[in-house]
Amino acid sequence: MSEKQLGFHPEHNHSHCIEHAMEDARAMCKARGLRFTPIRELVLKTIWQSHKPLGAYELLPTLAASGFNSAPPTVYRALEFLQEQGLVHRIALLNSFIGCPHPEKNHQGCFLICRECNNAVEIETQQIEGALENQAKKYNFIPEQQSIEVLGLCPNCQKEASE
Amino acid sequence: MSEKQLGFHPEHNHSHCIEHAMEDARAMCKARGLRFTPIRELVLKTIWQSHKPLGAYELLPTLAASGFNSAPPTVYRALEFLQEQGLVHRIALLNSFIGCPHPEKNHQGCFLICRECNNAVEIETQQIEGALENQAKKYNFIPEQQSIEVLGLCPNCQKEASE
DNA sequence: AAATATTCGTTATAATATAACATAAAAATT
DNA sequence: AATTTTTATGTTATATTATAACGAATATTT
Repeated sequence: MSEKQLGFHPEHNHSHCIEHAMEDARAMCKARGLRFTPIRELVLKTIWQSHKPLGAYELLPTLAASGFNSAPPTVYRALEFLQEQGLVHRIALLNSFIGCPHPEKNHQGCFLICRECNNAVEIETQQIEGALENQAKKYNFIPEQQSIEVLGLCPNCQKEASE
Repeated sequence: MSEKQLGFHPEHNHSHCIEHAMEDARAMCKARGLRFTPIRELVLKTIWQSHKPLGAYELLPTLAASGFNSAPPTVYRALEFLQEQGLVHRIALLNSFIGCPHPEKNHQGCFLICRECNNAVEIETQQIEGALENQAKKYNFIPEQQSIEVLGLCPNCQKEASE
């Protein structure tokens, strides 16, 4: 992914994101001997329709439209699978889910989320992780799972706010 | 607060924490011309009974026992007030609330939370905030609210796990 | 004391998530 | 290929977390 595509860029060709994500997912599941079932695929694809985190219940209509059972457990099971494989992250602040742009490296995301347009960007965490590890060490704490989420205003919505 | 008391210290004299927190809260409300009503006081005191985050619904029995109305809106209203004043933080990963040990400085917490004993410690964020600000700047993002939570094993539960 | 603003009581319901068990489909074993 | 086992899905019910809406009560201001 080029530097140009990082961040909040409404003009990017989003079909590339979707295709890339689906290809990644297919490859990863195959490599791990896991089943990328139609439901899992559809849920992931639906999540990737945008860079805005989606709630579990927002996914149900899509499942229904494709003739699948559309009760909550169905979508939560798919989400659980996708999370375990690192294909989606859960945004705790919003009770919602977003596709991971680089699922191959095992990690947990760190997000900038716009309160206006809802777009979320997963950012680099090297510095942040480093700082967190320092703190954890100081307290003799063994980190296992982390959630780092920042709400605020993205560049596009800053412009609109000042117009 | 002495260095000794920072972190996961089951042997600390917790009544000091409670007294200190309640005193702080009273003083802050007075200074700001806000009402530290019996319900707000009781909710804060209940939260401070331990260093484990408490869910909203876990607070209801205490309210009931003291003769207050114990419907959800009552406790959520108190929590909203306490959050706005910085007296408690919400832990998004656990849908729960914890007392803030230094409410005077305006900030949002950063927490180490033990998955075994549930104790949570609010840690220093200077380094972490710095790293986050760097990233935000890089993306032209204006941060407004953040949630940094780390789940893992505290020193005490590490010992128990290895016994 | 009256007017105003704030807090609280109360009922109802929205939004998010999981338990439990039956069925079906796929994969592994024989 | 048939059987067993595992994995995934369908289905119903319900748990958990949170808020809307409105009236009554209490505190504060005028």
